[in-house]
Amino acid sequence: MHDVQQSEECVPTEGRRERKLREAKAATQRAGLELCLEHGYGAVTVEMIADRAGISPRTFYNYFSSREAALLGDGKPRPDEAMIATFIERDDVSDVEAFAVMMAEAWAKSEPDKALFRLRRRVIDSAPELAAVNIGRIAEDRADYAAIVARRLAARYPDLTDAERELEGTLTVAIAMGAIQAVAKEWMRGDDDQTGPLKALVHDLFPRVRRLTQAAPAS
Amino acid sequence: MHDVQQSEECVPTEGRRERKLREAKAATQRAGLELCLEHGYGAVTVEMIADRAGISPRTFYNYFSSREAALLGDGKPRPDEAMIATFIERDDVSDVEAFAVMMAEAWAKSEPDKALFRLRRRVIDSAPELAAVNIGRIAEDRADYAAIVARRLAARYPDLTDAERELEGTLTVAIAMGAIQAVAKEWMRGDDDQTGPLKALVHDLFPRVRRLTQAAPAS
DNA sequence: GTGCAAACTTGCAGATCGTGTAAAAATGCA
DNA sequence: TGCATTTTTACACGATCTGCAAGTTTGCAC
Repeated sequence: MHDVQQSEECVPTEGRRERKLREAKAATQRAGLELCLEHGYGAVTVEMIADRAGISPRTFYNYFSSREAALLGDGKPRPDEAMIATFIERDDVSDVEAFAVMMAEAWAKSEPDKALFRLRRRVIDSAPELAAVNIGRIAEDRADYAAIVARRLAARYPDLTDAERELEGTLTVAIAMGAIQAVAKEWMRGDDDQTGPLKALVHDLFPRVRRLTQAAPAS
Repeated sequence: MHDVQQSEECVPTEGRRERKLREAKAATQRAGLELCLEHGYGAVTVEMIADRAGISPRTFYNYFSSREAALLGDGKPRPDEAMIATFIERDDVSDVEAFAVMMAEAWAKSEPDKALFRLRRRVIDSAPELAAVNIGRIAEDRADYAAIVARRLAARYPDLTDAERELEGTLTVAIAMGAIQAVAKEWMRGDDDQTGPLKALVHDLFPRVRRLTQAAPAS
C-alpha cells in the first residue's frame, strides 16, 4: 500500500509521469510569458500559448485555472510552520519587518525556477493590467497572513483585544506587502542568488518606513 | 453660446439628459449590487443586471467598461490640486498619515451616493474574488499616487535622490493604502457622515503603525 | 408643432474565456 | 502483449466584451 523502491533522491514521489507534467507546465508558462514580451499582454490568447507550447487549448485549462494563473503562477507563497515559528519568536526587528522578511523568503522558496521568475517579473512590469491582477491575487490570501501575524501579536502583546489583534494583523500584512512590492523591482536587478539580496533590501527599507510614519520630521 | 439660465444650483452643466444618464447608471449599479446580495457574486450575469435595470446588455457596456466596473464603480479617487497642495504643505503629521488622510477624503468625495457606497462595501465583504479585483483596480493608480507623494518628499527632503524619492513615494502609498483598507470595514459601521469618522479612524491608527514598525518593542 | 442633427439605445455577429463531457491516445504495469 | 488508469483532445455550451449598423430619443431652431 505504501511507497517502496525510493532509492533515488530525497524528493519522495516523482516518476516519469510527474516530471513530464511539470515540464509541460513550465514550458507552457514560458511560452505564455515570451508571447507577452513579443506581442504585449493584451494580444496574447490562450490559443496562441497552447499552440507554442504544443498542447491543445483544453489541456491548457487542465494545467492552469485561468490565463492569468499560467502567467503569474498558480501557487502562492505560503510559509511553512518552521518559518512561522521563527517569525513569531524573533525579537531583533519590528513586527512588520519580521513578517516582511518571512514573506520574502517564502516567496523566493515558492518559485524554484529563477529564470521563469525573472521572465515573469519583466512581463508584469510591462503590463499594468497584469500587475493589477497579480496584486489582487496576492491580496486574496491577506486574511490568512493576518491570522499568522495575529499569533505573533497575541504572544507579544497579551493585552490586545481580539478586534485590535485582527486590525493590527491586517495592518501589518498591508505594510509588509507594500514594502516588498516597493523593492521588488530593485530586487530583480540582482544577478545572483535572490534570497539574500531581498532580505537585505527589505531590511534597508525599514529606517525609511520609520521616518515616513514619524510625525513632523522636518522643520 | 455660453450657459444662461443657471439660477438653480452650483453645478454648472447638468441638463435633463445628463441627469437621466447619471440616474440610469446609478440604477444599474444598484441593480447589480442587490443581485449580488441575493444570489452571490458568482451567480450574477450581465444579462440579469441589465434586465433588472431595464436596459439592454449592450447598453450596460456603454455605461461600464466591465461587469466589475459596474459593481465597484468606474471612477477612482483622484485628489484635486487644492487637496494636493494641502497635503504637500502640512507638517503636523507624518508623510504617510498626511497622504492617508488626503486619500480618505478624496475617496469619500468621489462617491457622493453614500447608500450605494455602503451597499458596495457589503457586497465586497461578502465576495472575496470581488475584493481581490477591487484591490487590483485601486493598485492600477499607485504610480500616479506615488508621483504626488514624491512632490511632497521633494519639498521636505531635498537631499533625496530621484531613485530614493520614487522608492519612498511607492512605499508611502503602499503603507497608506494598507492602512485605509485596514479600517475600511470599521469605517462603514458608522451611521452618520463618513468623512469625519474616517479621518479620525486613520489618525487613531497611526500610533499602532509606529509601534508595529519599531524594532523590538517588547522585552 | 415640425423637422433636423446629434446623442443614445439596441440587436446582431464575432472573438475570447472557461467548463462539462465523452471519445481517443498515451502510459504504467502485469 | 494486453489491460486498466490517466491524460489529452475535440466538441458543445454559456458568459464576457467589442464593433457595427441599424433604430430610437432628445435638444433645439424655426
